[in-house]
Amino acid sequence: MPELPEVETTVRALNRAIAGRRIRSAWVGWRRLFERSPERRALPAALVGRRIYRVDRTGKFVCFRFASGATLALHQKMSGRITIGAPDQYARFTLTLDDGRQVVFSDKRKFGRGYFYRRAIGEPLTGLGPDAAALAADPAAFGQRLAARRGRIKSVLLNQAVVAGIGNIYADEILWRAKIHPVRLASVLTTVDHRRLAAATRAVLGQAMRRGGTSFRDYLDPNLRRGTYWTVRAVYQRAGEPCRRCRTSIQKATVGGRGTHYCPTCQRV
DNA sequence: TAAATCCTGTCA
DNA sequence: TGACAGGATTTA
Repeated sequence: MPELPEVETTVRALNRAIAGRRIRSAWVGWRRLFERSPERRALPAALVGRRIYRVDRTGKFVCFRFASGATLALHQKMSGRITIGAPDQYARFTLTLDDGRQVVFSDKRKFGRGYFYRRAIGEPLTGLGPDAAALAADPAAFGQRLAARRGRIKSVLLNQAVVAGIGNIYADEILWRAKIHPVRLASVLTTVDHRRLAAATRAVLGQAMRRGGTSFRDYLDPNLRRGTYWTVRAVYQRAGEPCRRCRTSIQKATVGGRGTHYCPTCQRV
């Protein structure tokens, strides 16, 4: 569900709300949440008593940082939600803090996963490429990473090992803004395309972060607030509606197994 | 590189 | 009832 702007919104709010708090107790309501985690047999007890000194983000992972390099990383996948307040019917994991508040990981579809690292970070976090927001500041470096990949540009943008943070909504939005067709091969993009793609990535992710992300289904921030990028989106879930540049009807197709929205006039293969 | 898989809910 | 959903890995 959440992509970079939603996860960034989430960690900023969490950090403001709970940095410095100590974990009084922890509850795992669905064992498979941590099935691929190091130290899974020690959980959730290994979390109790630790002080959260910071909450930040690696790609789409929400990371709670503790002393001595310990980290709890949560990935919300499609329907995960991290809130501060009372558990709902989809609560899979909770942290009760020393001030009595609860951090609740809810996940309707049970795709979400958690990882606890006692010291150094390992997989899957170490397999991520550079963060999209940072990489887009350097169009040449961005272009170089994309050019090294076979496959369609949309699929390459979604590959977290290439660049971390972009998901299905923002891939479509970025490609529309850059005027690049989603099925174009990443390897044939020109220097001009790379510049456009980098600029589009900065613009789209920046605007989405300022708007607190996109809420069209499940996403809410930790304080249960919705993101408003939805109202300014150009293509995602706008099939049949007019392109904001040329009024051509937005098309929907499947690319790499994902619903893909684009303008057939503005975006050429 | 496509399809199946992990899950559950919602909407047409 | 079937299609589809802000993800990502595994299998063919």
